[in-house]
Amino acid sequence: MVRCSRWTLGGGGGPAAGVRVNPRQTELERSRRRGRGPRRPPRAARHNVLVTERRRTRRPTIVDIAAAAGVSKSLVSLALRGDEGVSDATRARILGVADELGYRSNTLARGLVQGRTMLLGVLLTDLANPYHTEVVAGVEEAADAEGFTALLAHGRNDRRRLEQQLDALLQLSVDGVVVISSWLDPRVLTEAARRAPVVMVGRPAEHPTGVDTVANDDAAGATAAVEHLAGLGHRRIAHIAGSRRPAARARREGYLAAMRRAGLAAEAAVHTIGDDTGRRAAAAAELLEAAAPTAVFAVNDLAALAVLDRAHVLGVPVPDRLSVVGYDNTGLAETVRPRLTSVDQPRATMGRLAVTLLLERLGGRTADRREVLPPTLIPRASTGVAPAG
Amino acid sequence: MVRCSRWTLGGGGGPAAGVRVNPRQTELERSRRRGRGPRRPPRAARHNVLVTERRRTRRPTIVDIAAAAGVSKSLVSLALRGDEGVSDATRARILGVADELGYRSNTLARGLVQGRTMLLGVLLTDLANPYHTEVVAGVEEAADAEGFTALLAHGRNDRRRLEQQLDALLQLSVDGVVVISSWLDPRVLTEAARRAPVVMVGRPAEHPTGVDTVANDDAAGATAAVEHLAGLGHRRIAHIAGSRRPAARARREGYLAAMRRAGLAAEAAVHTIGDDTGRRAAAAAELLEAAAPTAVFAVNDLAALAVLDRAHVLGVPVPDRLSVVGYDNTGLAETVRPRLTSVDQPRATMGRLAVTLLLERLGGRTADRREVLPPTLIPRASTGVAPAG
DNA sequence: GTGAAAGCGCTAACAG
DNA sequence: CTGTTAGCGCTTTCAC
Repeated sequence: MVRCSRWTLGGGGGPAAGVRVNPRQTELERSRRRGRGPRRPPRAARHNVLVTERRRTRRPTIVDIAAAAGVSKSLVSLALRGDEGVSDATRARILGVADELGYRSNTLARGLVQGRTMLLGVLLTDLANPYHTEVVAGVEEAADAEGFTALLAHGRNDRRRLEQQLDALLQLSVDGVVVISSWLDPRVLTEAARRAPVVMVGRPAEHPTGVDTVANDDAAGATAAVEHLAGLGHRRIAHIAGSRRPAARARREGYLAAMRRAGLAAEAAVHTIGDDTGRRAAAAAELLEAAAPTAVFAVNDLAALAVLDRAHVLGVPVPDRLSVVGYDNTGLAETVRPRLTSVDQPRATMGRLAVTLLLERLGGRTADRREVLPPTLIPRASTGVAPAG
Repeated sequence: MVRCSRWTLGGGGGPAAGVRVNPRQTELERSRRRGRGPRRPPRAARHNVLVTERRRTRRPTIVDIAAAAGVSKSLVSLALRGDEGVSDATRARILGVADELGYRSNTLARGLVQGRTMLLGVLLTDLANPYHTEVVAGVEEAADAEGFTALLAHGRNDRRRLEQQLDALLQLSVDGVVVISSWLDPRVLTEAARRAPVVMVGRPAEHPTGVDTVANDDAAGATAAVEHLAGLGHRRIAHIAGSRRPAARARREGYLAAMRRAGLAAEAAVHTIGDDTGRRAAAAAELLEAAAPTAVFAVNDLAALAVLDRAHVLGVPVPDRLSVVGYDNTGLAETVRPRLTSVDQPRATMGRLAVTLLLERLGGRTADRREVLPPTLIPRASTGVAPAG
């Protein structure tokens, strides 16, 4: 879309309230439109002018190809999409001209008429979170394989923005949306699902109807962590819990249940932690000093890192006197010293599965599906046998 | 786009070669279209049917609103966009109906007719690279402020995919593209810039004509690192260089020049490093063992991390016997122990500047601009005074 | 085999 | 102040 010859900045008036419309649709905006109206000169004339232009050329359309190849635009369309009923000679000519003119189809026009865009929207809370980006990798892989293009929209840790971006994707007529976030209100998701299939990757507080979900089994992950540590002889296994978000909650419950099953209910100790670095460090310090555990199961790798860091400061050797298990198995786990034992979620698989579910919806499925995938504990250097004491 | 009632998976025949077309446009595909043709029933009839549908409703259009409000669709359009010349009563009624029906404008249709989409494409090489994502944050912030929506496309460290995604964005008629990558061929960028304004963030090997660029001053950053270390009394300052990519090259040259200027030309030692973790570790080991430097300036934080890690293994205390400086000031720098001294690029500013340049292009500027922003060294715990020996 | 025509949902000139 | 109309670029019957 490059036909505007001028474009001014600034401005931005208030559109009608209540209904979402393009926020910059002001008078200023409208006045800067390319100058065409119903009474414009016939295409041939326009074309001649534009052909002379140098940079920022008007994109050639099938009409241009048709003219150059001396056929109708319908035939161009048919030839371009490989329809059988076009003679080889004509097809070759059309394709040649198209290539020469550097023709690219217009997704807007095609989408408008076809009623589908072959676009998949991926909405994510936090680009900086490697967990999210690895799910994205799975989504992209599967989307590619199915001929879809994945377009990412970023919520920047802001629920409102997340909703806006979701809306933008839907207005763009994407054929489906993968939401990698558990921040959105279930009702918002349900509403979105009435416009296009929506799959949520993550653990929702409350299952949104009409929306499929893909999650990992947090309780199983917590159990694996506790059993790993108990198997190494640890008894005072503390837990650093996250906020009240569903996944964190499930890990906490899983931890408590596993401790009970291991006969260690009396040793269970939970310390809650904030989302920011400072609170994380404080919680780590508190936990190490107060509970004096020999092992810690942290709600995620960042929390585990805070523990490692604190242990480093306090001169507590890991894993000799303290074992630490994280969750998510992010790249961090393989970067820090000592390498962090962590519970791995099959992120790429989750991403791929999300696309599969989307395609099933497009295929007509109406029943909701909630997939739960098993996590795997990856043992590394941060866990060892419990100290003799 | 949810009007297809059925959607089958699999398939994927070969489209006409040479011209990029929707890769899944096969017979199978076409047969699954919603059943409408030129001879379909008038809208009113259709509407009645669809209103009865429960889930996955047809998106209401301005025609639906017009019908419900008893006005023409143009009036709806005007009212929705806050045009002056609509009576308050009518406007209120239209807005009310729109709200009730859950109307959202169709970006495809609007973009097609307006010749612009208010969409900005952001193309990036690597989602997992925090440097990239922080530039994205700047882009998004500025895009937001100007009323644009930023849509991300991910090249996944693959030049071909990067080109495909760029193409997809252009076919979508985005109003501009920010390319956060130095992987693309200059000719590809120049070609893209003929369709929509393109700004590249990063240091290109060769400046693509018609494309604006935003980069940091790598030589200045390298100089800052060397001067910081020399100021701490270091003389044997080695450099871990990256691949032959332009930014890495500029840092290397900057390092050599700065060493010369500091009278340390004889002490300069460059070790080249690969992009993968293994090669990185090997280079770090080689460097520490062979050159026995008291300080290392690494091409980026990941390389610096490899050095820290190696030093840890070899029992070399940092910063007591070895100082380490990274580049990029990623989150890692604040996570590792000891905290890493690093050269910071003003990433958010670069992202915002990229959007500004884009808007200038849309405003009619035709001359290329190459912006170079100064980096800043952030001293942390990984650098200290040179050991006495 | 090929062309003509209708229309996706929307905007914007112009006529009333 | 409101309705009519033409058309963005493309796909898809249907008729020749």
